[in-house]
Amino acid sequence: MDNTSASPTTTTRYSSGGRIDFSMSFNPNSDDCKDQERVVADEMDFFSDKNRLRDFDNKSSSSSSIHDIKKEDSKDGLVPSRFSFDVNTGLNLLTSNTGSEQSTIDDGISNNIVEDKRIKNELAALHAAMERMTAENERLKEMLSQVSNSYRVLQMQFETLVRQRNLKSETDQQDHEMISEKLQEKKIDQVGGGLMVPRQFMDLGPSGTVETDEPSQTSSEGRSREHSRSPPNNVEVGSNEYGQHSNGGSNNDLVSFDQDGRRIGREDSPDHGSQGWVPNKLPKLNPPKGVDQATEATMRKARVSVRARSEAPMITDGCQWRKYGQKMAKGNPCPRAYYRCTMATGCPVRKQVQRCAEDRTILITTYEGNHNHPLPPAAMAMASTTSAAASMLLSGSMSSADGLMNSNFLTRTLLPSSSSMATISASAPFPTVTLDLTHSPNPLQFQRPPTQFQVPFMNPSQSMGSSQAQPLAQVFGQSLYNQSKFSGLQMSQGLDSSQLSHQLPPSQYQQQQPSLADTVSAATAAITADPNFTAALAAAISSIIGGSQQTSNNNGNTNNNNSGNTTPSNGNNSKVSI
DNA sequence: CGGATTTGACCGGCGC
DNA sequence: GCGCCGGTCAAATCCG
Repeated sequence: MDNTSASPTTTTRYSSGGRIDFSMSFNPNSDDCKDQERVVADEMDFFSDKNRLRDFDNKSSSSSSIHDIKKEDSKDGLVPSRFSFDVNTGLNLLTSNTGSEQSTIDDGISNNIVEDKRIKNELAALHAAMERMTAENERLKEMLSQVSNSYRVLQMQFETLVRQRNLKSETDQQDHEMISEKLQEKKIDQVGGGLMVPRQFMDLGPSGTVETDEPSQTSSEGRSREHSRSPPNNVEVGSNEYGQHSNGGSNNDLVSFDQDGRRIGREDSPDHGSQGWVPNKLPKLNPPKGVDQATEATMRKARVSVRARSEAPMITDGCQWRKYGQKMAKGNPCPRAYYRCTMATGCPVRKQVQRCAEDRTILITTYEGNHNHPLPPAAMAMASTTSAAASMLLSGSMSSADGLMNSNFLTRTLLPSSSSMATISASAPFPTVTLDLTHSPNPLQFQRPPTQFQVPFMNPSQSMGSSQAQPLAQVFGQSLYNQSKFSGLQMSQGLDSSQLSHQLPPSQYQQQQPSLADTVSAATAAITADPNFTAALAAAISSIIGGSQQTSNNNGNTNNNNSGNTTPSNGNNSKVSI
């Protein structure tokens, strides 16, 4: 009805904030999309005819031009016959009053009454049709804006990927050549179709690659239902495709790598050379590489730290991890556990899990490296998030002289709509982005437009400013939550973490979450409202959107696992999915 | 029995 | 050079 109120539809459409691009494409003059054109054209023609008729009526009351008008309409070819008929009747009414040909020829009164009724009916029909079309118009607008958003997200990811590749390509080449033969043979055998280009930054750009692989995974959501393991086993998603590789056979294949390859690997084993994970000491082993080397090392050192409330020993992020060490870290009574990704041979990704010293309900998970293999949908959110954050961090560091993150750059790029949703640690030995999921914003609060990034509460123990990372964290947390039994992550402040005991089946504590759907929809709204939303956020959301698009209402990401009972999360995701 | 985890030992970086 | 510390290894152990 917006359009009806403002007859110059172009104006109305341009005025719809944030959807200018979309609106423009709906210009009736555009002939890009036939469907759109048809719908809009109908609407437009209807009005234009009306206007034209009105104008015409004003100009001359003569009825002689009925046929002329009809001719005009047919000449345009835009007006369906039905409308032209309606137009004609309208003229009849007018002209009858003015003593037109027809009125004089016909009986007059009785005929006019019948005619009136008919006209009324037709007007009502026209109104209905109008409203229908307006509604459809709105719907199409929505769809187009969503597509635009998705496109922007993908574009951002792609650009980041290209940038990274350019930076890395040179330094990688030598190492890559050395090991490429061996590695590729191994991978073909071991990964079984999941072969990825070594060193590929799958999380960002490759997310596309991964997603292309996902349909099969997504479609096989059933696999996720098979496993609903207790939280300590965070790996349920891969249980079918990936799990078989990593849990079963492929780990055997890994033996050569794991058992005898580690030390050797430090020099030139496939995993290090090709996957991008290189111990910090490697630069010493290959001194000649100079600046490029430093750059590469910096990239590898980039870390993304995720803080989340969790009673579980480890958050479930959809990947498969194997613990390879545990240490007591200085200044923290809680031990730090070291995990490496076992979803593919030689995947360089590692993570450290440690409880926060101040608040032991907070689990700090630090990711390092990039996966060299396809990820299951359940793992996409976290992987995309961390990789995007790391990418932004690195791209920032690349452009800065000291190799450290320009926090302004990152903050603005990563989180343009909020001053600081993530924390960048300049003092850390490695460039580190901290995503704080520990604050449990009230989703409703989050949803409120004026203060969409309002911080619900402050945790005094977190002084890093990461407490402001709410919305992003919220989104990330949501992604995580939807994708896995992110058992301990409290999405609602009101929930005691003990209620989210990892002992509960995922379904149960998902059901306990009161308004995850609101949270997701709020996040979506935030993104929609701010077209410049960050790469990281976009990555997480896009994975959700992508999944939902593939699986109609259900988010493919949620296929996750555990949740055999993805019911609640599916509902949530369907909201996001648009 | 095989795979995952635990845990003490080892290694290298770094600061003093 | 020494000690501290973070990170990793790998034998021992646990577990399904």
